This record gives sequence, structure tokens and C-alpha cells, in this order.
Amino acid sequence: MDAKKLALFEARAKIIKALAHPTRLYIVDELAKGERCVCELREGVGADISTVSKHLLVLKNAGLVEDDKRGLQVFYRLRCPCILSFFGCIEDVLRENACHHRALVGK
Amino acid sequence: MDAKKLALFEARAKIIKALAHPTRLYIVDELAKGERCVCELREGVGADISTVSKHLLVLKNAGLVEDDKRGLQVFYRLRCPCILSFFGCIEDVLRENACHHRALVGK
DNA sequence: CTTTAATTTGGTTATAATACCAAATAGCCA
DNA sequence: TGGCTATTTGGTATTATAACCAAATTAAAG
Repeated sequence: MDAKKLALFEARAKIIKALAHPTRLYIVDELAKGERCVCELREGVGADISTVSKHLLVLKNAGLVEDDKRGLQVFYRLRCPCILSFFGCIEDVLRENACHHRALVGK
Repeated sequence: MDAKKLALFEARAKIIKALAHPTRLYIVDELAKGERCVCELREGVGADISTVSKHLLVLKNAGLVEDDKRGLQVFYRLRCPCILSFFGCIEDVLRENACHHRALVGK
């Protein structure tokens, strides 16, 4: 693998890694409906607010969300809503896996 | 977040996590061109063969690839080629990030 | 049945990710 | 200013990943 390809795959992996956590997928799903402030997200996530804040930082560092402080609150929104189209395939894989699993169990 | 949604996001995260590594992205890219045996992949990756074998196991456990032993060799192939469509959006994000970065640098 | 080749598995060590708590920061309002 | 609220940052402990080497497994061939 040459250096250029390696760099490409590293860049892609960085973004994919940012999505690779249930809490962050929840956040993305929530932001798909519109911008949300940290405290709204915290409610849905049900974890410490510092934890949520750090998840948001991960998404922000990957360029997936942007934020906007208004008063006391910080609002986050998706930067590239195309991210959503992304999950169609994941669902296909999940369906395939379920199907395969049923086949193995012999039912 | 109710239990059902949590389960969905956990299932998605498991698959996304399996993709979140440069070596595994390289492997997926390679398999997109057709099936490959472990030793061919090892050459491209340039790591210990046991390392490559473990990356393949991660992809297999996520249901992303399937394997097929023929003689001494084990061939791997993509199970859901739709995975490829997946990267279009990642590239969009990367382009956006590059654009944003240039804007920050003021050029 | 012994040797050789391809791959996987087990073990170890190093590094990264995640969660929570506590403390710091920033903006509003009395 | 002083206090209150929303969020981020720092610190730390726990758990998960990833790499390599060595040993085990499996299939083919002599």
C-alpha cells in the first residue's frame, strides 16, 4: 500500500471512528431532526453531561458537526447531512446478519 | 433513549467500528475488486500475517466479509458490496473538512 | 506418515477510548 | 459584583484495540 492510499484510508478511518459509538450515533440521529443543545442531548443519552460534551467534541473534531453558542447554551447541528444516507447500507448488513443467523440456527 | 433505540445504535456501532481502521478499509477496498486470499492481503498491508488475519476476523464478525477455504488458502470476499456506496459521504465530509481548514488558514 | 505452506489462535505489551467526578469557564441576571 | 446555569476541561481508573511473536491447526504433497 503506497503512502497516498494509506493517507486516504487513515483519513476515512478517522471519520468512521468518530461515528463508531452508540451514543454518538444517537446524537447524529437526533441532530438529523434539527439542531439541539447539549442539555437536550444529555437527557436523551442519560449519561453525565461531561461525557456527552466529549462525545460532541469527537464528532466536531471529525468535522461531522458544528456548534454555535447562543446565550448559555451551545447548539450543535450536522455539518454534512449526507451522513444519514450512510446508514442505509448499515441496515442492509444488519438485515443480512439477522438472516444469516436464522439460517445457522436452522429456522 | 429507550432500550429498542439503544439496541439499534449498538448494532450499528458494532458494524461501523469494524470499519474504523485504515487496514480494514484497505481490505474492504481491495475486496471490492474481487476475492483475495489472506496472503495477497498481507502483501498489500505489509504487517504480520497474524495481524491481517485478526483484522479479517473483525470484519467477519461484523458480517461484512465471508470466507471460503480452498486448499491451503482462505479466500475472503465482501458480503454486502453496498458498503462501498458508504464511502461517498465520507469523501464529502473530507472535502468539507479540507475546505473548512483552508478557510481557517485564511487562504 | 513426515514435511511444508497458509492461516488462525494464544499470549503479552503498548496505546487509545470511555466513563465519571471535580474544578474551571462563560454568559446572564439580580 | 455575586450568584446561577450551561458547558468544557482536567484527572483518573477501567476497559478495549492493536501489534508482534510463538505455537497450534489444517491441507497438500512427497
